[in-house]
Amino acid sequence: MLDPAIVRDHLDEVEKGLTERGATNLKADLATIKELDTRRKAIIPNLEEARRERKELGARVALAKRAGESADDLLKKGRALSDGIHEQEKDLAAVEQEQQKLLLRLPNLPHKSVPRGANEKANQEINRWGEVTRFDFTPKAHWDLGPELGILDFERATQMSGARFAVLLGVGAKLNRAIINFMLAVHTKEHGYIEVAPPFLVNEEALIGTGNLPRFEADLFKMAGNSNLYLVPTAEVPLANLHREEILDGRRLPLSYVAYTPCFRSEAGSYGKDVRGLIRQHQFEKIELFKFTTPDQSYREHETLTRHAEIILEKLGLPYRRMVLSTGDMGFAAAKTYDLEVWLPGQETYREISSCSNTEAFQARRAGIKFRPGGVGKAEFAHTLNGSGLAVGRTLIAVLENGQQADGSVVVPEALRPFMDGQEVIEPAR
RNA sequence: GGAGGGAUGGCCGAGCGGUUGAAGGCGGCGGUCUUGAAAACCGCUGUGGGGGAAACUCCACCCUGGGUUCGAAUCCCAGUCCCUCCGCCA
Repeated sequence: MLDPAIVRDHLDEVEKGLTERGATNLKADLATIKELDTRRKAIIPNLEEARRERKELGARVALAKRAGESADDLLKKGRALSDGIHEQEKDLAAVEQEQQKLLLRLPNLPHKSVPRGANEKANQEINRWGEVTRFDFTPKAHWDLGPELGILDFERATQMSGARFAVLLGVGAKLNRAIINFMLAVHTKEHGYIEVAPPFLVNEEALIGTGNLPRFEADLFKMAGNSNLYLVPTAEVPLANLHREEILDGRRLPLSYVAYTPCFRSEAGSYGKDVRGLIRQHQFEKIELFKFTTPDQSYREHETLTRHAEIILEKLGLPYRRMVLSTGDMGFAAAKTYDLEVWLPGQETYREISSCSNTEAFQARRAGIKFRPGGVGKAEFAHTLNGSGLAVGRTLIAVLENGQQADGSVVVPEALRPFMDGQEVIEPAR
């Protein structure tokens, strides 16, 4: 959520920033937010004065009663005061609620270093790592390779769950687990993250905190019945809410967390995009990195966190490039986002495998996450960062496609072998 | 699922409907004492918002939301969460 004071005092800049990221029909909403702020500011002094009077009057009533005197006209005056107070409280609540409603639907402002542009075409490549994998045979896509190896099955998943689900079998399931364990090991032991095993169901408030609600309900799976629980679309949600409504000790920041969770997305690819294979599923798994930090170090931490995700790709020997997303391609909560794209030989293209964002105080303001600099003094909103480190299914795809050999077997990256009981090659099922 | 009990400041814990933003204790911070520390003693010590250069001052907040009342931490209603017992259960 944006600071209402920024909207009030820098309306034009806010409008410009939000327009650059593709928001439309802003003018009216922004003007309303500002107007509501003015109304709020007009109500508050009157309300507080009335409350002060009532308090004083109450003390006089108490004195009169103690002295055994009649307080009838005091009571009458008090009744009138209270009526006015109730009315003003109602007005104020309505104004604040309306303002909140509008503010919750506005995306974050882009950081000044973010390239301006309408869509993904304006994204810029920052750097590349590794040589694009070349073969002296025609490499297969994982949707052929996996089933041929007998480790990946789409048809059986369709039987029980429908489109956009997959089953991993045998060595495939084991490889999946190895990838998870490898990533968690690197992030906890080498990068200093605290491992978290969070709930996979979260309530509405948690999703408002991260920015998934109220605008993106259609992307989520909601539980049936009268519960207000949703399946997590990413571990970012439970991790961000780990310190909801808390004031953190500034001396202990940054706090770095890593979680492995399944992720559930309802509208994943309703555009007929990536209908084949494991790329876009209703259910997938992800290792998520999350940091709570201070404003002055959040961009440094953004680089660090992105680097931590890159290191996973490098250890696996997977060629990738880092992109900085343009204003038009960023997610709702992000002020700046790096995408890591891994090379997929079967598709002759780089595909997103990680997305690392600084949301600045956007989520912190929604979720009430503050910190006290130096452990004392006035609390201010923290900055939160999130990034995939990495998406498990896409990593599995990348390992299969990049490690494939002419006979259909796949070489297991060295870094994964300790997690695969030493297995070096995945052989086709016979 | 059934039956009870509870929710107060960083923590524990009091609180006849009327100077109670809230006793007391612990913890924390500062000081006295000490070569240093401990102990003892003294003082300070919640959050958010408004006004003020500042001293300071005003308002709100005792789980949440409603209600009663001139006035609610205290009374009423609803909800959430926690605890105990019973049942069920990986």
